[in-house]
Parts: sequence; C-alpha cells; structure tokens
Amino acid sequence: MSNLNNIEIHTAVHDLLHNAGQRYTDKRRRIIDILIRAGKPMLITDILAKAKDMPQSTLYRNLLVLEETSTVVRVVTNADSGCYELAEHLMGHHHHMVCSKCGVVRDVVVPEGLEHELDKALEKVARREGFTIDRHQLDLIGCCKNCK
Amino acid sequence: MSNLNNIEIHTAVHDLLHNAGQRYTDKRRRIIDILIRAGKPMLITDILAKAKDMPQSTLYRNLLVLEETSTVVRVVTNADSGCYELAEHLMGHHHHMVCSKCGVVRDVVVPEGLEHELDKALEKVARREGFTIDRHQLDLIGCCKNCK
DNA sequence: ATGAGTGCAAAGGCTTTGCATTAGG
DNA sequence: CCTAATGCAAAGCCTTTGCACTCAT
Repeated sequence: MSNLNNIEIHTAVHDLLHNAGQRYTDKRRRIIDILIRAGKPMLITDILAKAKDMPQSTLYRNLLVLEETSTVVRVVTNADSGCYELAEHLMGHHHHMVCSKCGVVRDVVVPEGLEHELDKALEKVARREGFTIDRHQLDLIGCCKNCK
Repeated sequence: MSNLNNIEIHTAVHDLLHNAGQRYTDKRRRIIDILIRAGKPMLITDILAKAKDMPQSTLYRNLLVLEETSTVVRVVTNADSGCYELAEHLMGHHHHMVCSKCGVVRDVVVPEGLEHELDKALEKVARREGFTIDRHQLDLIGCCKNCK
C-alpha cells in the first residue's frame, strides 16, 4: 500500500499524463492539489467551491482525462453530483462510508488480514462464474455523525 | 437469510406499506413484480421499458415511497440513471459483480462466516467514527464471462 | 504555427415538482 | 366523501457539447 508525499504524487501524475500524451496543466494540477488536501473523496460541487474561478466545463473535462489516465477514480455514490478521489496507487487501498442523508464520503481502512481473506473468497466465487475481478469496492452505507 | 416466494413477497410489501399508512396500489405492485422477475438490480430506464405505460413521475415517486418503507433499496452505481432492487429482507443478503464493460450486474453470495467477520470489523470502524451502518455494499468490479 | 486546453453559453438527460384528475378506503 | 395516488407538462439540476479563443511546444 503506497503512501506517497505530495511531491511524489505530482510527479506520478505528471508521468501518467505524459505517458498518455497529455499535459499537466495548471488547472489539472489545481484539481490534484484539491484532492490531495481533501484526503477523501470530493463531490464535484465541492471541488468547484474550492476552485472558485474554475469553469464547470473545464473541471468536468479534466476529471475525465484524469480518470482515463488512472490518476483519479470516480467513486460510486448516490449523491446528486459526481464524486472523485485520487486513484488507489496514489492513495492506498481503502473503502468508504457513505452517508445516505448528506452524501458525505469518508475513507475507511479495514484490517489487512480481513482484506486478504475477503479477496480470496471473492476470487473463488468469481472464478466459479467466469468473472475476472479488477478490484472490489466496499461501501458502508448509513448515517454520519452530523446527520443524526 | 430469507428466501420468500412471490406471494410472500407481495404480502410482506403490502404490510410494509400498510404499516406506513401507504396503499399497495396497482402501480406499486407492478413495480415490485418487475423487480421480482428481474431478480437483480434494475436501472430506472429498464423498469420504464418493462412498464411501458407507466409515467416517469409515477415510477420516481413510487420508488421513493418504496425506498422509504424499506421495500426496495437504491443500489449505488455510476450508471446514468438510478438503480433499484428489492430490499435485503425480501431478497436475502448478497453482493454484486459488476461488469465494467457491459454494465451487467449479477448477484453474489459469500460464505456466511466471512460475512459475519466483515460486519464485526466494519461495525468497529464505524463506531469509532460516529457512523451508523444501515447496510454494507460490496461490489466486485471486473469483466464478465460474455465480455472476454 | 499547430494542436491541446480553456471559457462561455447552450443543449441534453435524468429527476423533481405543480396542479388538475382519478381512485382507494 | 376525502385524502392518497396518478398523469401530464414544465421546471430544475447536473453534465456534456459546440465553438471560438488562448496557450504551450
């Protein structure tokens, strides 16, 4: 499980983009900075609020590019707007607690032993069905501290 | 883990709605029938396609009511439209294999022991954060047999 | 110079809402 | 009867797209 510092992340992102023939522009760096600072998945609306001068279209287009280059991932939630975070190879493997009231998402780490056991069991079930697992996603859905 | 037959499901749904002061109307029965037949999560667009004469607003409003009465759950995906299935106490607890190529969703059951261990670990983590878990959702994301 | 990236505004698509009508209890 | 539920259309909201402009190489 990687735990890169900020500079290493920017370098890694630069390389990912560069290898895909993409430029690491100011706007893209800005987005990555915001995601690093947040340290958790962010709603598009929240990213826009942090990057006040950034046009929506620029953000949306850049998030697509960053997603295609495995720099960020879109976190699946049932919030109104999209939710993104840094890719696992930059952030480390983890899961999410999703508040079904306000949509906030927090990162969660479960014991490595359990994670390993889970992977083994899932692999077994998947093989039986002819399914190839790229990754698993585990979400805790419920109610956060602030919404009670 | 419950495994109700169709009639039992309808009876259970009737009771859930009735206890909440809601009626089990034809439209609601229709929606439940469609979800029973599918036996897997369905996109709103797919439900609309099956229930050709049903107005969107009726479907959306009824899905909300059914969700509030714990009859159906909204499955979190990153598909364009919402995705719903029968609640776990009607369907039994299970997880999903999601094909990232074609989007098909299959139900998966993991060994009960592992499930129990997982619940314990998640509960512990959640309590630490002041988060109340309603349910957990575990998705295997990868490539299905047909897409290889 | 030349194509990628950006900004603005308009269009698209899913979902919600208002209001008149219908139906269930 | 009387309120919940329905149907239709319009409005809302997030997201995508078109096109002209700017910037980096």
